[in-house]
Amino acid sequence: MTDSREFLFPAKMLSKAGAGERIACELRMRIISGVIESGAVLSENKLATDFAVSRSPIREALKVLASEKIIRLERMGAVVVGLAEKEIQEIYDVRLLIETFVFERLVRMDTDQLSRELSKILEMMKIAIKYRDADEFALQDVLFHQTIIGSINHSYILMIWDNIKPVMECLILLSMRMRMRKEEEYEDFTRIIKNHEIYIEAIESKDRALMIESLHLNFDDVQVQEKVEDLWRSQQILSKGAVKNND
Amino acid sequence: MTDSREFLFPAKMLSKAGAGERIACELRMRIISGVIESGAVLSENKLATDFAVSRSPIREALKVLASEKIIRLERMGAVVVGLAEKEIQEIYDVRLLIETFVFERLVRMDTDQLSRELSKILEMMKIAIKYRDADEFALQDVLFHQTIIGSINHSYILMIWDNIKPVMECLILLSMRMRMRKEEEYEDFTRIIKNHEIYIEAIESKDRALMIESLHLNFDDVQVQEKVEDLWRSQQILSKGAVKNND
DNA sequence: TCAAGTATACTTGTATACAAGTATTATAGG
DNA sequence: CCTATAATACTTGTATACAAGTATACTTGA
Repeated sequence: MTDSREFLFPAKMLSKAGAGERIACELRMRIISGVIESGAVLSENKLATDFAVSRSPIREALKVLASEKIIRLERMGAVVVGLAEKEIQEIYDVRLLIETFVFERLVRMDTDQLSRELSKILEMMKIAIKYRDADEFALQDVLFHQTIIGSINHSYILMIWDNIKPVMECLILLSMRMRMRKEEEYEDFTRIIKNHEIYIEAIESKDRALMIESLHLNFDDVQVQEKVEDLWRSQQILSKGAVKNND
Repeated sequence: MTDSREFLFPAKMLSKAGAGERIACELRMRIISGVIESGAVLSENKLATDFAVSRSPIREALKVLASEKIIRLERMGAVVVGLAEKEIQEIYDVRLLIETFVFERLVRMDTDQLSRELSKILEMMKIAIKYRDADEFALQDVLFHQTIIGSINHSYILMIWDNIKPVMECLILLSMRMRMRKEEEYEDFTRIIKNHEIYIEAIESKDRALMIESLHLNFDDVQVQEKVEDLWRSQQILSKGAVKNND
């Protein structure tokens, strides 16, 4: 069994989280990164002993992961579904869907406050790049989109975001960690920053066409494809000592 | 305290459900119907004694309801949010969003199997009307849309549906129960059937324009407004002996 | 009468215990 | 050697127990 003492999920983001949430985040990372392979069967008891907690927080975590569709709760054990290319594309479908919806609302709103907030986050992202802090960069990237989505005060759009956010977070986290390692992909980050700047500009000018363009800059097949590749490479690296099943 | 022995949620739909799910469904009905008023604070211990179960299934139920945004989990107690007109409109926003998305996929698929399934469900709905079985009608109505959404095999669109489905179910359940009581609203049901027939026709002919039309027939402001009114009347009736708070 | 501090009763989060059910394995019989 | 049955070990779901923290209310002092 992989040593439970080394965690993939950044600890700093779990400061005031309970055991259940903590374990959900860690399991999510392990599943999405491929450390826990698709098809594996997780047992509450085994996880409880591995994480050195009782079954209560484990059950909580499994419920969360099941609602995110990355595991499937069955009679005996939770089977890992994981993220293949299909699932990643599907998540981006949903993201595109809701951000388009949000845009339509935004054009009828006062977006001054929002664009200021977004600019602040963008500055943070630049700093994160400067100091090669992949985790911080990913965190701010997620926050950027969450800020946009949250700005229209739509509880059920926010509900959708709540459901895909954790998975997005993991994806971006892993992707950024991979890219930060390599010097030659530095331009990737400047491109991402550029895309986000266009995004803000679109919101400020309420230019629907520009909005669509910036959306597609962010979600293009290319980019998704890159994410998939990043993920694959990440899995290659991490799964050196991966668990096939419950040993 | 309202007697816990009389349940709002149809028992037949909970045949193989655990205590947690059962309680979630019942609480959801009570909240949406207004028996439990918005702003009320629910305590795990109190609910546990009221439902005569332990806190484990209660906790499970509350987590579910929180993910549906009809309650808000806070430090001390779960505060009831409920559904005002705004929230109902928002749920329909989401439903419109995903069904539109599904349609775009459907036009590129073989929909023979699907349209046969839908026809079957429609027949069931007619029978339900004939025998004035509001619960059965509501159940089939929900199943109708779930069948469409599920047909494109998109896990994350299905995830969204999973989240709004229970609330939709309650809304339709309450709305139909109200309408079944009154003879003069009988034409409502024939109109709903008609709408669903158009829906099927649109899918069969893959006529995008007709799809949109049938969508709007189902989700028109009028209809939503009626739903809200139904809900309001339902609340008026049910809340005769409603709980204001924890007594 | 009012303020401050303490005591109490209630809250959630986690751990443990128990019961009912299911897959697996081993054993007995053909 | 293969099949059927029974025993076993593991699974989840629920109940209970305990610990840490928070709001309320009361008491004590001025």
